[in-house]
Amino acid sequence: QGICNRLVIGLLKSKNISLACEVCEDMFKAGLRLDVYTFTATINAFCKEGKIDKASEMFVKMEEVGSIPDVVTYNILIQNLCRKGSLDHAYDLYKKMQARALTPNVVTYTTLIAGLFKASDFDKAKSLAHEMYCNGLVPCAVTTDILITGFCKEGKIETAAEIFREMLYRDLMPRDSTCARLINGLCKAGNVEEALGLLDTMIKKCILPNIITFNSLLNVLCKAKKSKQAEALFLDMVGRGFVPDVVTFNTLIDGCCKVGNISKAFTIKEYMVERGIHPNVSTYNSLINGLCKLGKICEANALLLEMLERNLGPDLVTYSTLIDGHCKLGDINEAERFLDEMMKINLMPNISTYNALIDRHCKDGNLEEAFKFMDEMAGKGLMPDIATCSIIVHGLCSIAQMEEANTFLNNMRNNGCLPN
RNA sequence: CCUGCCGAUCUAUAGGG
Repeated sequence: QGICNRLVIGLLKSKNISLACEVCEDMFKAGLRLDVYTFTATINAFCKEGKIDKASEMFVKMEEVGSIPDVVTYNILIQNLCRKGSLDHAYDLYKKMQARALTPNVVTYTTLIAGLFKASDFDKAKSLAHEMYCNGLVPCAVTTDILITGFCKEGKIETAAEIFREMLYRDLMPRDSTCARLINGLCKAGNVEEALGLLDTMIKKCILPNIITFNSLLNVLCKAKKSKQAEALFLDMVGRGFVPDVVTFNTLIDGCCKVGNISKAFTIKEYMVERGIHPNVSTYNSLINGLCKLGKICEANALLLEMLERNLGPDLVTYSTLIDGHCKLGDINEAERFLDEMMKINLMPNISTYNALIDRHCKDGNLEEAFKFMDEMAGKGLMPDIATCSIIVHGLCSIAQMEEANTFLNNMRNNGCLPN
């Protein structure tokens, strides 16, 4: 009996569901009993397969033969309901298990909290977390990861940070990836000071930051044009023994490019190669962008060739960058030549690519050509976005076609593109 | 012995004082 039970679980683990079922049948026939673990594992397998009726059949059978479902069994049923979005039913089960004197554990709460996030019921997720504390349970790394990354994704960075502080206060160890996401959230929200403060806190609490954390911070410092601080952080990070990766260098290079410091960008490019880290497509894209914005087309083209020599295929961003570069320099012909070229190698332009072209035509007062591109986009199923709208409105206004601008705006509004 | 979350960080497009 013991061996058969183990066998069924083994078969389920190797996804051999039908064979596992056969063994179960044979066991029933031979009068052997499945234990709670085996019943539970079988129910889980059926749930994961989407065979809910089979799962409930098993659950009924389990009760019939007097095998008492435990917390894990309920957790599985609750998860299945959460997956289907039936959160009310999941919550009912959570109540029902307690009526049967089964105490929900950390997994029960974590499952429900994850389900609530998926259903966008953030307040209930938070209050359930609180309920969990009140019941004397300590959230684990998974629980806090769900809460913190969930709130970050929603843009509720302050709530996420609050949960994080509470966690540290309770001496719980978050995952380094949880910290990385929170720090990135703070960075993206422009809260650099708090992000840097969090880094200090992590280090003090002996939570090792990872390279992604540093990259996020470097990025926000570069974007804020605080190159001195970025450099200091980079040196600090290297001094602590963290190894910069390709994203680290790309971030620094892009920062230089954005302020027009191309020579420094190239110095960093050489330095990364010396350290054995090879530039990738993003590296080249940043450099090409920097060169284009300075009007250095020949050098940009040279980099494009260098990419090809190194077997780095130019991508959508590379072409969009070049197209925009030529547009900004007023060379619509060259821009359109790149548009043809990208399509020849099966790279499909996206909304950003078209916006650059439409903007050029608008600034040339050539609204007719601009609208032609709008049609071309539509033919490809690309919807104009908020940028497209402001480009066109700006274009129409600058040639004093106020009525047309108004009409256009209304049309866009009716198509679901709200002006900002 | 059966159950829960996660691959997050870098590159291209518009508008105002």
